[in-house]
Amino acid sequence: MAETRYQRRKEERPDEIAEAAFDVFSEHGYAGARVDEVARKAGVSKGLLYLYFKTKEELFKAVVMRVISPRMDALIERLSTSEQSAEEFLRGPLTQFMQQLPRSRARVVIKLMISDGSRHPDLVDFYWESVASKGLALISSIIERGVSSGEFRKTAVSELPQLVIAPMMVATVWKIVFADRSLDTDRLVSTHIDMLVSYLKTERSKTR
Amino acid sequence: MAETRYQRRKEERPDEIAEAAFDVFSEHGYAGARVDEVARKAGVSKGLLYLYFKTKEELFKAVVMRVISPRMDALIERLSTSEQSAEEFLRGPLTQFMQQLPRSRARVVIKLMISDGSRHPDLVDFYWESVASKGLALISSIIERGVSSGEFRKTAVSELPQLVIAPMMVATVWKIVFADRSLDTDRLVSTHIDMLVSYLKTERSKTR
Amino acid sequence: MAETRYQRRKEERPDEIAEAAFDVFSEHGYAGARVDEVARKAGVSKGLLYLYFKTKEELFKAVVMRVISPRMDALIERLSTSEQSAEEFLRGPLTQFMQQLPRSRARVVIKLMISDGSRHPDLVDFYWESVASKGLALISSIIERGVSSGEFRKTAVSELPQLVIAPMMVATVWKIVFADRSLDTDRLVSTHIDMLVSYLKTERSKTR
Amino acid sequence: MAETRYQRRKEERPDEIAEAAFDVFSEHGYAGARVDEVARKAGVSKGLLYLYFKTKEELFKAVVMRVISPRMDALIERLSTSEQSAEEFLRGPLTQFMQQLPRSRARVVIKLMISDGSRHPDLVDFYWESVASKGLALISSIIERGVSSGEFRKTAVSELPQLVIAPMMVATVWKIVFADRSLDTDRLVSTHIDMLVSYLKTERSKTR
DNA sequence: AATGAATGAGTATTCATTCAT
DNA sequence: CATGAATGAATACTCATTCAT
Repeated sequence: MAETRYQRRKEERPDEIAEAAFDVFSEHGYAGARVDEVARKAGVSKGLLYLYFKTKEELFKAVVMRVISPRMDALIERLSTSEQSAEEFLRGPLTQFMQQLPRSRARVVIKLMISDGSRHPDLVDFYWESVASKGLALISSIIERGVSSGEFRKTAVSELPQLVIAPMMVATVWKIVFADRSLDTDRLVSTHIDMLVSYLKTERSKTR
Repeated sequence: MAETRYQRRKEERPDEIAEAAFDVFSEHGYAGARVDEVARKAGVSKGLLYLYFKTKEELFKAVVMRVISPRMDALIERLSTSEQSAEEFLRGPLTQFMQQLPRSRARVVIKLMISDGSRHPDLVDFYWESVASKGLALISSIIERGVSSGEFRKTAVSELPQLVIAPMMVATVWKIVFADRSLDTDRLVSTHIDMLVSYLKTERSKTR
Repeated sequence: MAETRYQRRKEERPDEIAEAAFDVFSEHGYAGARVDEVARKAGVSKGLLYLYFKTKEELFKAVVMRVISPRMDALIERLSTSEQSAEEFLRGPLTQFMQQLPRSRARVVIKLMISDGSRHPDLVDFYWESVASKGLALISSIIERGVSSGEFRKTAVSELPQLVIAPMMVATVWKIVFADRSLDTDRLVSTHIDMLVSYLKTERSKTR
Repeated sequence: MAETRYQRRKEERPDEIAEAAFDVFSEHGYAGARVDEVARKAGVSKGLLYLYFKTKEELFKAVVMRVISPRMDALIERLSTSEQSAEEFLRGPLTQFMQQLPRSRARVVIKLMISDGSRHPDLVDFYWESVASKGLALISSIIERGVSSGEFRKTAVSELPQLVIAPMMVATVWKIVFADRSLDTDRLVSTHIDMLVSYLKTERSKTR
């Protein structure tokens, strides 16, 4: 039919292929993914795939970066310009972000970092620089802001932003491993934040 | 002559092979691991490996189960029979357990569950039944015990034991992905437990 | 505007493509050459290339014949109509021809005959008929002419014109294989002709 | 049957494979040869071939070197220790060597050097060092010996040993390209040597 | 029990050729 | 005419698994 071959623009091809690759890598990891399956899912021939991505490796990197890139800068931009109090920030935008992440495509990136990061160190570096370090720094700065303004007391949390995102991590891993076993991840996150804020605002320190 | 060693090895062979396989699967995941490398690392021929493990799949399962099996039952046994108060339990044995896990072999099991669980659902089931569900149930029961005894107030944490182990998860994933980037995982865990206990003991609830 | 160039090119396109193909086949041989590279070097699209040459095979043949065709007929024409003595012919035009051949495009044809002739027997036939047999016949006839006129004595050389062109062959192969290792191919040819003439003119036969 | 799989020793496998590869490379050149065909001709699976030769490239090199290596050293040894006069050497052992080469396996090496040398420069270097330079040096030294002993006069041939082997080259190329067209290559060689000796012994120099 | 040579189905990648535009 | 996106058969290479010894 006239609907086939040339109907889709070449500009869209890389996206379509990357999209299919995202699914396949997501399901099988790097080593387990087959380029054939990517091509089939994208509805293109293997030859065309290789026209846009020179190797499976390059395809993998493109796929991961495609998910990472736009996401974090936008988010950090949005979050850091907020005028809210630290508590409002934690309870509002950060909670929302952490609640949606386990359901988002970013979940797949986390899975791929865990499963294939060791053999793609440059991807890990990229992830660290553009996502992890920035995100953690943002959280630290929010906590610090709360401390400066007298909203929060001084705790080890300032230096351990990983503590803030912990429930998101559990929720994400849970979704990856136990997808079918139910867990109210939203409540997990909000309860954690509740606990955290409570901890940060408590008068008498109980840190050992 | 070498008979003693030879005799001894005969019985230890499966262990040695599984040990080597553990390393290899740990490094490359299921799909990326090569049976050749396992045999080489174990110092046996491929033929012998296949005498003990009929397929790569079976080897994989054996390896994972070998790490899972003894670990959890013993732990749960030990923990559940303790006579401590809930807080003592959380601050003592549980903290220690969570602190050492990211450094232990169990870290590898977590990595493999994340990376290859989806294609080995029976392994996930096994992991769920023998480790995850039991561990989470234990934590819930400890919290509940604290609530019953008046040590803790009633919170959502009772139903969200994942909240308790969250820092362990973050620490584990961190070690897997960012091995070389430093993080004081012990402090992460202890601070979290501190926060948790503080939350559980607070008079005025702030749960939404 | 660019019309003139465009118009001109239209007629020259096959030539330009064949020219590019000559370079590529020359460098990589038939099997190793890529049509893509030919098109790129010719500055045309692959589609256009296939408009003029239906297959890679056909392109190859066209390229080889293009070099063969005009060359030999002209040469033989020129040589055979000469009024020179046999010795003058050997020392003059033939020496010049043999000296320049290893540097000329014909060298490439020889290379291609050697490397790919076996899979293009019709090309070999064509080469034989239009170049090799004619050239050798010409040389034989010159020698014969010298014998008839009493200039030369009767030797096996008359029936072995390959003996006359031997230094050209060595020089050509040398250039192909040992391009960077120096060899005075001109002197090689002239010394050989000197030796040949001396042999043909000697009174007392020393042939065994 | 019992005659299959394990009947041939593993020590013979590389030889058998290289033998088959020799035929295939000989016929198709490097780029045109298919590893599958080599394996099929050798009567082994592709997997086994790759057990002995890591890449097609390595197989190619092994094949070429296998033909080159033993041949030349032995020959040069034999030739250089001879007690013959220079003329006897040229008319005897050298003539025989040059006569048999176009029929021997060395012919294939020459073909491969011409067709694929440019993309395997290390092979060319190896060929140069272990065959070409040694062989030419040997010939030069024989001529020189004749000159020193007063057997030959001083000519340019001393510095152009390529002149001596020229008929062998023509014969070899002829066999490669025009296999089916008859040429008395033995007579070609002997006539050339006759001419050469005659030239070297002539009183009055006719060199330009 | 133990070996490792051998297999062959599978996988990434290439490249001559086509064809919608 | 002209393009170059698209195809798919071919090709180098890998790896889980087998089996003669």
